[in-house]
Amino acid sequence: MTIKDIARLCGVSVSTVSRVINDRPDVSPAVRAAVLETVRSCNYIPNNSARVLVRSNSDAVGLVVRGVSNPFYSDIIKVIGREIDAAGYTMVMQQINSSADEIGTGAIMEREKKLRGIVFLGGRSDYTAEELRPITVPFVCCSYDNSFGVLPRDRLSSVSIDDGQTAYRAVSELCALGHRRIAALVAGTDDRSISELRYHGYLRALKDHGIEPEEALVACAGSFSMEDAYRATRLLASGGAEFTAMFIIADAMAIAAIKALEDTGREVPRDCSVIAVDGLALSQYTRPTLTTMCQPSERMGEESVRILLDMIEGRAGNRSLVLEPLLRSGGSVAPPRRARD
Amino acid sequence: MTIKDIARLCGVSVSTVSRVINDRPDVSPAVRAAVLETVRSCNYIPNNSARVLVRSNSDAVGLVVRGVSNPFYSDIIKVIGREIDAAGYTMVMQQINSSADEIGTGAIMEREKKLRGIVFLGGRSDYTAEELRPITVPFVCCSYDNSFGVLPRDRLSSVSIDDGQTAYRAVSELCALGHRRIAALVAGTDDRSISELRYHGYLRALKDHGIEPEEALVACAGSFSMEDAYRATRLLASGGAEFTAMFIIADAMAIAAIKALEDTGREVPRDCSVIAVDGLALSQYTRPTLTTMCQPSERMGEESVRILLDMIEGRAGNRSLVLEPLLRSGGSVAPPRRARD
DNA sequence: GTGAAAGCGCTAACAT
DNA sequence: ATGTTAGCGCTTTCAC
Repeated sequence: MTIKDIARLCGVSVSTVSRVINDRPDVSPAVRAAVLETVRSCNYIPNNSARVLVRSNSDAVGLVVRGVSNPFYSDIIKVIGREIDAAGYTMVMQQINSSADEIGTGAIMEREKKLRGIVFLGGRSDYTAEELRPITVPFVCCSYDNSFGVLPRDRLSSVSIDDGQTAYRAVSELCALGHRRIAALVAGTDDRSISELRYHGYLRALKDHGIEPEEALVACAGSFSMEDAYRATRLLASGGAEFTAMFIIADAMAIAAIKALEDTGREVPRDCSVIAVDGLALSQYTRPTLTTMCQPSERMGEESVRILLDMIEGRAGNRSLVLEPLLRSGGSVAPPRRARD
Repeated sequence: MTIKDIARLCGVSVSTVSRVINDRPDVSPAVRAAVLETVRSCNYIPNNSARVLVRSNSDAVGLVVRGVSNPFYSDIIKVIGREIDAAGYTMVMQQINSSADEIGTGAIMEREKKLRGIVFLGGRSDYTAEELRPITVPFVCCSYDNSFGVLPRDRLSSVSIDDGQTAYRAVSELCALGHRRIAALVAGTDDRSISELRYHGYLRALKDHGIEPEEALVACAGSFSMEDAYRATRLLASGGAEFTAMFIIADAMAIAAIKALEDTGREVPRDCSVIAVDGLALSQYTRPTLTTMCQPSERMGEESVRILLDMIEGRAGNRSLVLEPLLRSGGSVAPPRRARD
């Protein structure tokens, strides 16, 4: 069923049908009604490939989400969708897993959907100019920046928190309460991801508080999954190392870690305080509720879209924004029971 | 940058470039290398609209996910993707929110991507034959069926659990422990969704155990969100109605409900047992861990793809499969403290 | 092994 | 207000 069939069935030309489909004004009411009726009764749906192929401009903005099941992204996706819509554009979303190549995906979408711009939600932090070449439309990195890359500032837009500084603040909270033996649960310490960034913030905070980091207190889960977080924490807890608090790089991992701590006989926060980074809605419903550094997801989404549209519409060039996270106090942090050293 | 540009740059014809791009054998190595080099250096990416437009057949299978942030779907999506891949097809996923029209989305994708078949993950349970007409390729409903519809059995394929029966079993567990005053937390009691189905299972179980259902013990959240679940449970808990256990239609809602119970002074399971349906991985990490009826997500994904491919490849017609859920005992259920009536 | 040319289904001038 | 027609970028016969 093509536009030609509809035209023939109605006894009009293809352009008339095209006009009706696209809601153009210059068609007589009678013809319009007849065409619409035929379209409905035939369940005709225009071939999008053909439309996109022939149309030169579009109103599509791409959203490439890397890390399919990252709960932190759910909220931001809603915000981004809402803002793109509000600005009169159409959002086209593509989800890929964490091992996939977001730049390649973006480049393909750019051509396929004739994108005007792209929001990357989650991605690598070490882009090179060469890698970025396939992307020829404006884009913005949301929730991460190019910390490990060597790009000049004006080659990339981003909206993120300062991951190192955020971890620093979280760990400092623990120090302020008197904790000295603070363990860390990370995905990796040198994976060029936010895990590495937050881990370095942890190290820096320890040093600034006169605490010598100990390798035995750092648990590497190997991924951001709850399963791995649980396993790594059990290993740490049963390893004989003493600690009164844990800094954990992500909320979801912290929830699993708390379970591991309790399964090995430690009550949170009585025997071990836990502080994390992310600020999932979920973390307000767990027991204990999680004390965590909240990424301002609402603003993050809004600003990402604002920066992108400013570029698309020629109002401004690349811009990088660093947002302030907010400490959300829950029930997972308390002073240490007694000074241990 | 089009195929023409590449052809011109290489001094060959477009058909030769096309052959190289599509990995056809009949091109001399020298020409092939030259074209490939030009393609790379130009960051050329073929226009997919044009390709799809001209190609008649495809190997694409669509996955329409309704309910963007439903954590229960994450696992199934992985399984479905894996199985479709393994069978030599390509998965094209589209996520839509719970208020969107999955049939329309599927119909558009079918034409746009030249789909061979569609998996619907989550959707309405009251399709009519008329509504289904726009879909002309085989499809399968995963995790839900057409309970409220009036379609002949051979018009629709599905893989799901028996939601009513599953709720019945969950509630019966509570009864077996001696609970008589069992509250329910649902999204709605007549929303034509699994909420309604599970609610009816709850009612039936009560009756079969000689318990008179009480309206005052049914909390309607109005949605499947944690926020609404928390609010509705608080309302219920502070309403004066007495109950020693709760049946909750979804894991995520149960996690929020447990928080509400504890915030109103009831400890779970000492003062109130909680049993749910879904079996999220997350529920094994909360405290208490959730006692829940697990949907067999792995098999659900596998069987959905198997049934779909059987239809696509003409081996079989429509088929409906009802899978057995498995009770996962956690720490949220205990006998009532004392008989109350 | 390579090229020329006919469409795929649609939109958007341009005519009428 | 409606019809005619030239492509959009690509694949695929069909020649050579």
